[in-house]
Amino acid sequence: MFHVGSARSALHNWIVAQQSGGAFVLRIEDTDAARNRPEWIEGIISALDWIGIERGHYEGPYFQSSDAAEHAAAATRLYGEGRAYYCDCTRDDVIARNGNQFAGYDGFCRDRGLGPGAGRALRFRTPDEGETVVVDLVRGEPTFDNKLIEDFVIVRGDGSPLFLLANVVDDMTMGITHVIRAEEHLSNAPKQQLLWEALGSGPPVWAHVPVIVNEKRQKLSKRRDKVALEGYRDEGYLAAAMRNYLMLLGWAPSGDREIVPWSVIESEFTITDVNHSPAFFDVKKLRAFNGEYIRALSPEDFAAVCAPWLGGTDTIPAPPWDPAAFDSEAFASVAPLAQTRIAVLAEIVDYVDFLFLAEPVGDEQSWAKAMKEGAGEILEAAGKAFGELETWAAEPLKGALEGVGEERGLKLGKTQAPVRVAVTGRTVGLPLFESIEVLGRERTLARIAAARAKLA
RNA sequence: GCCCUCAUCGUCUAGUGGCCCAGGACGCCGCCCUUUCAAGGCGGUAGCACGGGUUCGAAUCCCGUUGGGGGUACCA
Repeated sequence: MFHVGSARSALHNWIVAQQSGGAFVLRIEDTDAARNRPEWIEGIISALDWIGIERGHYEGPYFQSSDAAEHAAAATRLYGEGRAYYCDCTRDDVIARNGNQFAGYDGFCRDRGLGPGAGRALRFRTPDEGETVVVDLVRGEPTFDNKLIEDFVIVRGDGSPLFLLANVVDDMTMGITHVIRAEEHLSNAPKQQLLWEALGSGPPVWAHVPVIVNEKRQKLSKRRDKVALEGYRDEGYLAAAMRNYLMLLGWAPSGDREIVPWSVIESEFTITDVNHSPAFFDVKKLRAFNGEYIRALSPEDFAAVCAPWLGGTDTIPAPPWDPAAFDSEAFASVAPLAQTRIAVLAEIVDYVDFLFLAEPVGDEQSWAKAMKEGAGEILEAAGKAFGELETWAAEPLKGALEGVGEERGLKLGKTQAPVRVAVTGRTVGLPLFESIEVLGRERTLARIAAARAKLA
């Protein structure tokens, strides 16, 4: 899946590519064909589409690392030049030699002169001295003692290449200049840099961005945390809000501002300014951002953006009402009232369902809360007052209910409660009189009558 | 264990030696507005991990401690 962490580095890559006039490629490193799942790749692509990285930047199509010939050629070359050697040790062998502890490969086969053969892995011979300095745009110059870098495997016993090798070979054949990825790869960098050098090329520009963590400050994991971008999309987070929020993890635009147009981010973002420490993915703040983005929408755009939740899609559940009962005009007249009240689009359903459901949702708690003593009498009076109205509109409706209250010395806050629950089924919702206006005389009066009957 | 790395309000951050008894945002709390709930307005809460240096002066530089994260696979 396309994790929020990698979504952020995709964004970073994209921006840096644009700033340096280069291309951005979506690459899926999957050297093991058996694990290759098309739907996984589709998920990544749809997430990138959603988040707004233009299709043209990764079409081509996406590059999947399956170019076994190139990988094998590189491995053969390394072996031929004595930069790699074959090894038939199992992990258990190494552990046994090391006093029942694994502390990296011990170099047992380094000079045994083993040739290729079934079950023999190819190991890269790392330098015995000196150090490898990874020049990194965000982290400075992490330095690794070559003695401590074990002779790592680059080709499995069955002849398939490992990520470390495949990744470097693919980078080289594609002319990759910048490797911007999550910090979890930092310890791979010296190994890969050694490979770049052994294969006769200078290393790329590295940039290891800190990981994103959960509330326990652990790296986001698929099993534990909600991490797939599509999940957020289906809840009704706006791509622009998500993009904006993701970019604020580890970085901030100039001035005391956070919600900024993408153009500002594109021009101000500097990879070298990215923070060095892991950032917590705070859904509460994301929600707040999303609410702001929603409120900034024009009425037309807001209605358009709500559509999937009003009708359902492959991944978004259908609303509880009969599709035939949906009335887009009624929705449009009430939508602006809902716009300031929702933080994620999925919440739109509960605000407008009373308009399309045959009868209001039966929410027991709301009923119990509003239908206290006196409620029946208020409903009766309200039904009567509403029924006598000549023009069915919010203002007169409000006046009518105020009249009901005055007779009993009750404020609107009190009298509206039972009416609201009778009509919408809920104790909270859109402004009552506007809602009633749109619902219409007939249905409103019927619902009030039904509530009275239930009360009696 | 070993290697790498990080450290400003609860959270995301601004801050690159004096402009900082530390600014913004989210959250939380209070008030105003108000037909519910929001939105909006106003105000408040809370932080430079600790200990040593360097300096006239340190959140900013150095060392150490503590704490966190990542890695340590014939995974990617």
